[in-house]
Amino acid sequence: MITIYDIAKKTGYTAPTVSKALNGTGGLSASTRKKILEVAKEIGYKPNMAARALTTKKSFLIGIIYEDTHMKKGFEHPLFSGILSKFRIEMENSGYDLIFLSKSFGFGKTSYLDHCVHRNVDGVVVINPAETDSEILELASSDIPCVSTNDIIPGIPYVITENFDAGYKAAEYFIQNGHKKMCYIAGPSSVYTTASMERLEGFKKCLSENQICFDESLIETSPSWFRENGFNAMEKIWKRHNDVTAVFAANDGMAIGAMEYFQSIGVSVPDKVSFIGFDDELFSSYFTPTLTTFRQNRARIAEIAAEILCNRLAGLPVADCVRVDANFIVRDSVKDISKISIL
Amino acid sequence: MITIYDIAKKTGYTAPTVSKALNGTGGLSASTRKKILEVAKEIGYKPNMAARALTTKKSFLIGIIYEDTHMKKGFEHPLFSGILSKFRIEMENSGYDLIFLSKSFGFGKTSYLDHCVHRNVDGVVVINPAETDSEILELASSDIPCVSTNDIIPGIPYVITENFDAGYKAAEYFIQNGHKKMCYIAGPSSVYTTASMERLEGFKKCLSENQICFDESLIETSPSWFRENGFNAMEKIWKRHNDVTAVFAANDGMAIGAMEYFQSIGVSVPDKVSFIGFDDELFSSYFTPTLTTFRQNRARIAEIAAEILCNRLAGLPVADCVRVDANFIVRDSVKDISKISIL
DNA sequence: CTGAAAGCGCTAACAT
DNA sequence: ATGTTAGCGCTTTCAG
Repeated sequence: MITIYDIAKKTGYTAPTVSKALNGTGGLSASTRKKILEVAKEIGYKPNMAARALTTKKSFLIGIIYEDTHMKKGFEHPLFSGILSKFRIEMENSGYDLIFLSKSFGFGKTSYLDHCVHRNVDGVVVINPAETDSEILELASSDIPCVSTNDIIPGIPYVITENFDAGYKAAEYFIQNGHKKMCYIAGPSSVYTTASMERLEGFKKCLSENQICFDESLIETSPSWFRENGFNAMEKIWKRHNDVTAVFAANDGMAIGAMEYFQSIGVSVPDKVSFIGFDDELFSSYFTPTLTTFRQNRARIAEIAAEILCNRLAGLPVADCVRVDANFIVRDSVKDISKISIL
Repeated sequence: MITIYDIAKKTGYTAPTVSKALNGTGGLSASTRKKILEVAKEIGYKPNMAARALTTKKSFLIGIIYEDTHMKKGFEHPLFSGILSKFRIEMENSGYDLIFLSKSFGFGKTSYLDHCVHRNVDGVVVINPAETDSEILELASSDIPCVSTNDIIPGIPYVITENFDAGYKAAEYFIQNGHKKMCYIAGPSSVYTTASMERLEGFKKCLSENQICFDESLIETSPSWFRENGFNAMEKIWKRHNDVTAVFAANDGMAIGAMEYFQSIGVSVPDKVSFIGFDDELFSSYFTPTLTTFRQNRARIAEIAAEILCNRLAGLPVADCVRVDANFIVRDSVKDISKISIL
């Protein structure tokens, strides 16, 4: 292992001087600095982060909270995985490395905060936490800088899709296509995860602005986000209202499950019933009909989250809430029935 | 921050004694050990990994090589993401944390090996490397223990799907269903990634054992693994042989692209042409027809890879090659034409 | 502008 | 069975 002492010996300077040259701190003459840097490169010096972390109390490590208790998709979830990919790139560019945080790392019961202390983590990003997680509150109230990309957790700044506007847009698009009776398949909401409800609020807002009736019986809330939940929810709604012509689902998986319900009872999609989903899953463009949906701006969310975290790490002030617009992806699952109804 | 000195002071022992008690090393009396552990727990002591790593030269950090240059799916790839999920769990249970390795971390040009040195990484898992990567060879020839889960890299033990058998099985299944003229859509192979070729070898073996003709004109090798590559490859093969009744594709994306080619020219799938893919992508069960495919045993691969790495870390001997069977998933894309042809 | 001294938290080797 | 001493590689005062 090559240390700063090797450089010191070779250049004739001492370790502190080498350290200053390497870090650009302290007033060194340009020539010594240059010489030290050259030798460092020449003998292939690499700083030892453990030693550096020990003295500076800074590890350049960012903890990631990525559990998979509710979606059951591991890293295959399009939103979370997309955020993780881009967040990693952004933080690496700023000199940080990512490490997964766990509630039971090593041996015995621990907590996220324990893990952070253990590893001297500088900051934390909450991407995909477990449903209800008191451990995160403990983290949030610590002095470790955090940022969240999907959940609204007290004390943690967040960057989340503008769900209300997306919901509004969905209703607007249905209306533009002549639909008058619409329903909503909601996903589970929790204290911190309000996306499904936010989408519904926007959806309702647009309907009411257009004097379209909507009430609780046109909403079905699923206990999970899966395909079969969509199927079941659709069946319940259809039994209450078999004149619905448009369905907005809180995610693509449920949208497709709901379409399959209609296929199972011989009702044609999108001829009889139109659909809009959410998330732009890979499979949404493989299903028949291809699904009109919203694509959350994963890269942008990750960029902003990284920026917020870096700013907090630098002691700069940060916004405690940023919303990012989703992209509306038009495919084949919504039928224009305006001409038909005019006839 | 709470250190072993705080425990020492509170218990009346010295730091090394505390250290021994905490680590279970050295012969301490049961009573002192117990007392120290109690106090440690009471005042909420957490070991500082940076300090420990500095003295022991062991970081309990595992580097992950996960790039995304050829698949372009980030963490959404079903095989790689599944392996990563399970590998993470396994290593955390053994007290290790994962860290992503990068070729250009921090500032300036670096390498995987640099990154490993920088972070004192104890071992490395190669899950999804860039196509041709001399940096990995550098790593492989270092003394850092590595394991690979998809690529065959000189000097690195690997755990990979038994592709030959899967290819054999695909052919066998087609034959059982009465097919006599089959083709193969290959993915790109590289020096280290031979999966596509291995599947082909097994496929050919079975065909020849059954006296079924097969030659190069029934193979089309795509430059990438995408949907459109499957479409294009299928078109080429079909123009050479429009009597093919069964297609084996090296991955699901290409299989579906190929099915779309037939849909585009009005040839019915699977009535006229049957399909088998590879990987069991999420979308494969959403497409019409649902795709018969192979599901690689992600969890098992990850478990074995973790075990190999842990054994190497412990200085134990390890196998340098393990193959894991894929699961054959029967869905609707293969039609039984044996009765038809008998008539 | 550069060096000397000290210390971060922990453990290894040796003594007692 | 426990303590003493020393040092991992680096940075931070503080002198000169």
